[in-house]
Amino acid sequence: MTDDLNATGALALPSTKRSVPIALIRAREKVMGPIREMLSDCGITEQQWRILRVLEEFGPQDASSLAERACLLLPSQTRIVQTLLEKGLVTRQADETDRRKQTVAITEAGQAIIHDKLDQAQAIATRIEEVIGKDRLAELLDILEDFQKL
Amino acid sequence: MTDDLNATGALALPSTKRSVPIALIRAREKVMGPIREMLSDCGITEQQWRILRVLEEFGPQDASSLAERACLLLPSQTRIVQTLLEKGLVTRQADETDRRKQTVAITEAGQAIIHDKLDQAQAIATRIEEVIGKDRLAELLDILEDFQKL
DNA sequence: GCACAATATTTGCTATGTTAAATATATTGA
DNA sequence: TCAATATATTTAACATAGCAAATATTGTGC
Repeated sequence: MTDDLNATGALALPSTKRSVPIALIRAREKVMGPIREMLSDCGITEQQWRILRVLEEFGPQDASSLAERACLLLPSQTRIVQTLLEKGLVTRQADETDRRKQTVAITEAGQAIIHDKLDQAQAIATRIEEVIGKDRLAELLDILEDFQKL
Repeated sequence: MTDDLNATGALALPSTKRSVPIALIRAREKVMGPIREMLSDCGITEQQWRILRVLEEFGPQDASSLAERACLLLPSQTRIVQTLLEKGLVTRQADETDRRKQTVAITEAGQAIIHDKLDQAQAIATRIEEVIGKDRLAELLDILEDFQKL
């Protein structure tokens, strides 16, 4: 008798209060608050920041790898990269070997933004670790990784 | 010496592989896959489904309560409710006491959709529980709740 | 009872999410 | 080699996210 039943005794879905998708959105919303605030004054969005971060960490790479790492769908990324190009924060050029591929790279201006925000970003990460706890945070990331098995 | 350092010895951000925001998106993406598939054949979106679920669970309510529970921003919700109105899945009327408030309620057609999908939705929830584990899932929800303290 | 601040919701605008279709280049096999 | 297929990316179209401003209604103090 562990099934969830509603008032009429019919099988019922878990309460939205304990819904996994909603819980994930809610948590994300809270996490992103300070990050958006940090980024607002340099005029780049959360997704643009992710792209710059990934390019800085893994170096120049093709669009598919970038999208996978930055967790973006390719159509979204295409547009985001276009605006980053206009801002002069990344470059893009066709791969010499396989001209279907587009290699994206961060520019010095792009790196400058990351470095400017380094302290603030670090402070946000530290704050999360303080509130959630280092161990529980590690555990969270482990559990979240398991969702890839779905 | 627990600080993250990069190759040059400078203070560095955590790898995007262990980034909390990205991990949350990635997990959510996986969870939503089957749910979107379930909803695609009845032509309603994930957000529309959330609104119907909350209305079914908590009954008629004003826009602010609904947005809080369905985890939507009011401007987004306004538009989603409009399309739900057009589909005849919800009703909306001004509160008698306070005419600034709009009371939203689910219709029988809206309830029918939920009931039609009940088994599938239950199966998805069960699958998640199997893959993640009941205890770890409960723990995940507890940790995610703590993010509200941020 | 009225100007004024506060609350609830909606609108407008730009950016992204999501799916399907289009485009361009590579690869394969007859 | 060439047509058929597969792969990489972009476009197109519609829905939602997020922020700021506008609207409508209510509450408050004078």
